[in-house]
Amino acid sequence: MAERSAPSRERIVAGAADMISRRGLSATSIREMAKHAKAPLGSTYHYFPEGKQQLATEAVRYTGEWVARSLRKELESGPVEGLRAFLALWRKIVVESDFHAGCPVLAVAIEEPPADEIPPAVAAAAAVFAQWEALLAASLREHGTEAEQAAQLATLVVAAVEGTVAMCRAKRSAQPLDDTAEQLQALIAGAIKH
Amino acid sequence: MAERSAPSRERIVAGAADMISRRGLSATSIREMAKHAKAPLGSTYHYFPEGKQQLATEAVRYTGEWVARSLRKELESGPVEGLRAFLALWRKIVVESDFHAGCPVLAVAIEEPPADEIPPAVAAAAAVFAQWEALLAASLREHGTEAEQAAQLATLVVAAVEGTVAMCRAKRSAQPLDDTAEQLQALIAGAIKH
DNA sequence: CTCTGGCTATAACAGCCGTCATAGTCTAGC
DNA sequence: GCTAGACTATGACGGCTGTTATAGCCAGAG
Repeated sequence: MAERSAPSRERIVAGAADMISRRGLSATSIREMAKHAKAPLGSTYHYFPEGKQQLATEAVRYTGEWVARSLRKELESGPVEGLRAFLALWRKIVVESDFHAGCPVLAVAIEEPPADEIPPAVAAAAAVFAQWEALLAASLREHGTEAEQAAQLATLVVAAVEGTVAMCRAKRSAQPLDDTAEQLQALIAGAIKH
Repeated sequence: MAERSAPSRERIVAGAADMISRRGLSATSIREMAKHAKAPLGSTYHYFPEGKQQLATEAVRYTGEWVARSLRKELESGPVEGLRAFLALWRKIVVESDFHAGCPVLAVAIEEPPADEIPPAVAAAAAVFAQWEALLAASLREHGTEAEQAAQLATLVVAAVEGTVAMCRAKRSAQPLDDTAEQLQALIAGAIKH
C-alpha cells in the first residue's frame, strides 16, 4: 500500500513550489524537481500522471493552503495582526532566500494559456488569491468594515504584497516590503476603528 | 549605414517585450521573438550580440521608458490624474489582450539569478520600478505630501498595480484592477489635500 | 563600375525538454 | 512463501533551446 510513500509525494510538491517560486514554472524542469526532492524521475509521473501541469497545480494549492493556515490563525487576533503575519511570512521567504525566492502562485499566474483554454494551474492560482482575499475580507467585516470596502481592501493587500515581493527580488532589498507594510498597516488600522 | 534598419531593431525589442509579458522570459525563445517581429534569427544576434539577456534587458528598458513617458505627461495634471492614467494603461493592456498580456518588467523580475550574480535584465527591472516610483513620489511631494510618505505611497502604488495586473490575468477578470484603483485613488487623494 | 559593410540565409552544435514504455525491485497481505 | 501492486530504474523518442559559423545578398559610397 501507499502508506510510507506519502512523505515522498509531499516532498516533491513542496520542492516544486520552492523551485517554481525561484525560477518560474517553465524554467523549472520535472527532472530538476525530482532531483531536488531526491526522488526518481519515474516517481513524478507515477504520482502526477498528468505531468507538469498537475504538479504545478498541486504546488500552487499546497502553498495556498499553507499560507491560508497561517493567515487564519493570526486573523483571530484581528485584521492588523493578520496583515502583519502575512507581511512577515513573505518577508521571511524573500530575505532568507537572499532574494532568490518569491511566491509560486504569482509565478504560475504569469503564464499565458497556450490556446484559449486556461490551464488548471492558473485556475488554481486564481482560487488561491481569492481564498486569501476572502479570509482578510471576512476578518475586516467582523471588525466593522463595510462589505464592499472590506473586499476592495483585501484585494489591495494581497495584490500589493505579491507585487512588493517581486519588487524586492529585483531590487535585492527588503525596503519595498517595509514601505508597503507601513502604508497597508495604517490603511487597515484606519478601516476598522471606524 | 544602419539608418533604415532601426525600425527592424525596434520592432524586435517591442515584440520581445510583448511576448515576455505574456509567457515569461524563459518560455520565450529567441526564434519565436524573431519570427514574431518578422525578422530573421541571424538579425537578432546581429543587433543583440550578447544574446537573450541583452534582448530581455532592452525589452525591459523599452517598456520602462514607454510607461514613464505616459506617466510624466499625465502627472503634469497632478498625482490623481497620473495614477488614473497608470491604472488605465495597464487595464487596457490586460483587457485588450484578453488577459493574456501583463507587465514584462514583472515577468523578468521573477527570474532567479543562476549563480550569485544578478543578470542585467533583472537589474534593469529594478531600475524601471525605481523610475516609476520616483516620478510618482516627486509629483506627490510637489502637491504637499511629506517626503517619506510620498516615497512609501509611490512604492505601494507601483507594487499594487503590478500585483493586481498579475491577479487579473489569473482570474481572467478586470475586477481586481478596478477594486485596487478605487482604493489607491482614495489614498492618493487623501495624501495630497493635506 | 567596383567594392565595402550592414544585413540575411542556412545549417549545424551540444544539450535539455516533457513524456512515455518497459522491465525490475521491494514490501504488505494472505 | 507467494502473489499483487506500489514504487523505481533505465532508456528512449522527437522536438526545441541558445548560440555560433559561414557563405551570400544587396544597397550605397568612391
